[in-house]
Amino acid sequence: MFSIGELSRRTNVKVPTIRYYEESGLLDAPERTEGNQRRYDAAGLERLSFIKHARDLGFSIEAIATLIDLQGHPDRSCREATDIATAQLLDVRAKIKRLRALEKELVRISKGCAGDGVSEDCYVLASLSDHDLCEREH
Amino acid sequence: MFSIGELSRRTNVKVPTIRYYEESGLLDAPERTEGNQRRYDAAGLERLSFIKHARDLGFSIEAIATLIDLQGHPDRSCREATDIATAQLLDVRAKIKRLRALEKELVRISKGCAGDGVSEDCYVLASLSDHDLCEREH
DNA sequence: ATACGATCTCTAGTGACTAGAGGTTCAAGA
DNA sequence: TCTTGAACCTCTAGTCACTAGAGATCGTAT
Repeated sequence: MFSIGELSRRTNVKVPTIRYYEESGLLDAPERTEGNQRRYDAAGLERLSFIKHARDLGFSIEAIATLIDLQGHPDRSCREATDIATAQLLDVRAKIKRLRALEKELVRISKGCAGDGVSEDCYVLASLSDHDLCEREH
Repeated sequence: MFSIGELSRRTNVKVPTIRYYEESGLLDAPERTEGNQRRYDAAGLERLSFIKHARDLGFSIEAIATLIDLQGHPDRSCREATDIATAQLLDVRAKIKRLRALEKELVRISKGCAGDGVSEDCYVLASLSDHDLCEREH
């Protein structure tokens, strides 16, 4: 049995975030000491590691709740889990695509100005003012 | 002179968002009709277009405020503007890098499970439980 | 017994909006 | 001129996933 601070150290999840996960229903309320402090066991650690890993991969709290629910029903189909993972993958790919377009545009804009003139002549500011200066959609 | 709805249509920025920008200090408070409704002119349209374009490129409200301030002082150096653009570019690149790592991991995880078994055997769930199954950092 | 870091709950703040309630104004048609 | 109804107004609260701070209590080492 260990404290919330110890759990925090072992998982690299901040203490208030752990409490937040409990409040959100991702973590079961753990046992308490006589003095009302949380005490966790191996199961709590495992669960939080799962959550942390999923969050690191960008899954939403809601998606994680579904995944945890599925874990609790080992006899149910895992279709839902693979669907969630696939949706997450598509989301990540969409974000990458968009960011790449932004990157190109920002490179172009940044290159246009050495930063040594006055702002009146700044290509960065001009580019932002006038979308027509852009080469592609974003 | 046109209404907030007209401005919204011309810029593709939603009406509440325009009011939000005004409240945040990005947009000057426009003239009002006798009945207290906002009326914009060409300058307001131009300003909002600038903001919209910058937001589309991912600049924060705060960064945009600085850029607008620079626009208002055409004699000042544009170093700050190029710095902001460069920082934004680095930020975008960092996000892309991270997302690419996530993408790889998600592909691997998704591939591992056809989604036709029971959740007890699901590789998606197993992968999330056990970080050691991951091939690289993320 | 005391000190002090860790913990507790609760409220409020973040960024960039979005949604809704409840009321007023504008502009077009009868 | 009157009426209708869409558009507008302000204000509050909600979103997501935390983060920060206040003020009080607990646990443990000395």
